Amino acid sequence: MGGEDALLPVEPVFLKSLRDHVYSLVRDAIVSGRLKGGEKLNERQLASQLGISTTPLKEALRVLEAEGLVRSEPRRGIYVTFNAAQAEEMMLARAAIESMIARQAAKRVNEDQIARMRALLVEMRAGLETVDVLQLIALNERFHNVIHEASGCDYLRRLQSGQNIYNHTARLSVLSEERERFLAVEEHEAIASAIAAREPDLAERLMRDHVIRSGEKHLVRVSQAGN
Amino acid sequence: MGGEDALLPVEPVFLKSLRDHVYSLVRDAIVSGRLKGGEKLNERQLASQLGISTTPLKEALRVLEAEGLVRSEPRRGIYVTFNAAQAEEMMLARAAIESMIARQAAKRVNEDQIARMRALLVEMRAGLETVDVLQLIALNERFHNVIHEASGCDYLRRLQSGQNIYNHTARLSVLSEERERFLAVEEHEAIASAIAAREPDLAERLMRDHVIRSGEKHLVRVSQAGN
DNA sequence: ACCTGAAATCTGATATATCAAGCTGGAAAT
DNA sequence: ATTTCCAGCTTGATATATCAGATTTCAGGT
Repeated sequence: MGGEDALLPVEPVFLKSLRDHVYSLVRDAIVSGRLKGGEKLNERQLASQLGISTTPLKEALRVLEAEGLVRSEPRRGIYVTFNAAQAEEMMLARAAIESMIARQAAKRVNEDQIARMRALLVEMRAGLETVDVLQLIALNERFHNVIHEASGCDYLRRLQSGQNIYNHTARLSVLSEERERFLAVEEHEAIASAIAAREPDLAERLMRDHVIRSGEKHLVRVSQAGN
Repeated sequence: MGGEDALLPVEPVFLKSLRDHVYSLVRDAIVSGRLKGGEKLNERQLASQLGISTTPLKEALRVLEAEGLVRSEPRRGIYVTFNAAQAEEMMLARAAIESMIARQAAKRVNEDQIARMRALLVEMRAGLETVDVLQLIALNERFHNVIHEASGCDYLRRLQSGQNIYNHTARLSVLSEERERFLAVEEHEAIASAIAAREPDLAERLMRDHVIRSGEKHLVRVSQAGN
């Protein structure tokens, strides 16, 4: 590739384009705190460290700027703009969007989707006892996916996914608490009931409260970890 | 600049970077309907039409992709993904985020900000009678800005601004209706009262309903215009 | 006519070169 | 010693060249 040695954690696997690879890499470095807020990024240096040219890096940085994780001052430089306050706001954004999705889902859900939500809730209840956290995470995701599908809101879904800042490890850490697992299932059951009853206002409120409550849990976790 | 003639509507003014200029240009072309949904974009052709190289264009397209206005299929091409359904979802996104901002504002607003909201409302009432639509638009923006400031949510504010698809002309068109002007002021007064009373739930609901109602108005306008 | 596949071509992805704005350090003036 | 200012350097912005995947075209076979 370039003239320099690639310093990537792993050799740049060509699973996807370089720019997407780099985007994920830098984004994760920012939200996980390895790149601190306020830090300046040098395009050439970073590119050569990654063993790539500046072109795909610039594109990745543009996307991160659009997401509000870095800020570019023309002819000056690129600075990481991410801190605890923004992490909290991203959680609030997720709550706002996810609850709007739940609202739409309550208007448009069909019987098949209701059945699938209920089936997933039964599995979650079972998962509570076997304490299979990995399975619970997967079930949670599938549950939210059914709601997303019911809402028919592709754009909101996409916008929502951009507000995620917690990786698998963080999720695992939070759901390792007995009480959190229990609460999550309870809240999911209430949300499913509201959607099944076609009550948009209730579904929206329950979803918002759920995302904010569990989000706060994540926030204190990572601030405690301090990485 | 490039070897070709610049085909930009106006010669590329260097008010800001080319990529920002091009970004605005292409974004406006998409949301205004000059670039139809599904249409394929050829990077080189578009770049030469604009009289620029592909580098800043690629960056602009990356941002548009992050916003969900175009979709890039690796090694295949870039396609415009925007239609009436997405326009409606962007309006819903704006409602979701703006109402979350109003919620936060109701928690954090101070007396000075309340006073400024009320002063603006008085001006709006006056503007109703003089039918100065331009001034009303400006006042509306300032009113929302006070709420944004009261919320203290910079990230949400930024995210919100990304959901705007209506230009000045569209706003002017909607507020040219007598009834719409009246409704808007009424709703703004209710929202201000809820925030001043520190009632987050009420403020959120009123703001959501306001954005959705006036948003639907915009949507039918542009679909009627069909440009 | 229809299928097959390899060459030609198109085009996005990546790399490299060039341009110009902003920073820095030190020399010169006060 | 302090300030000013210009030269050189740094670095983001832009342009251009190269690479490689995907599509198209068309010759050759059935």
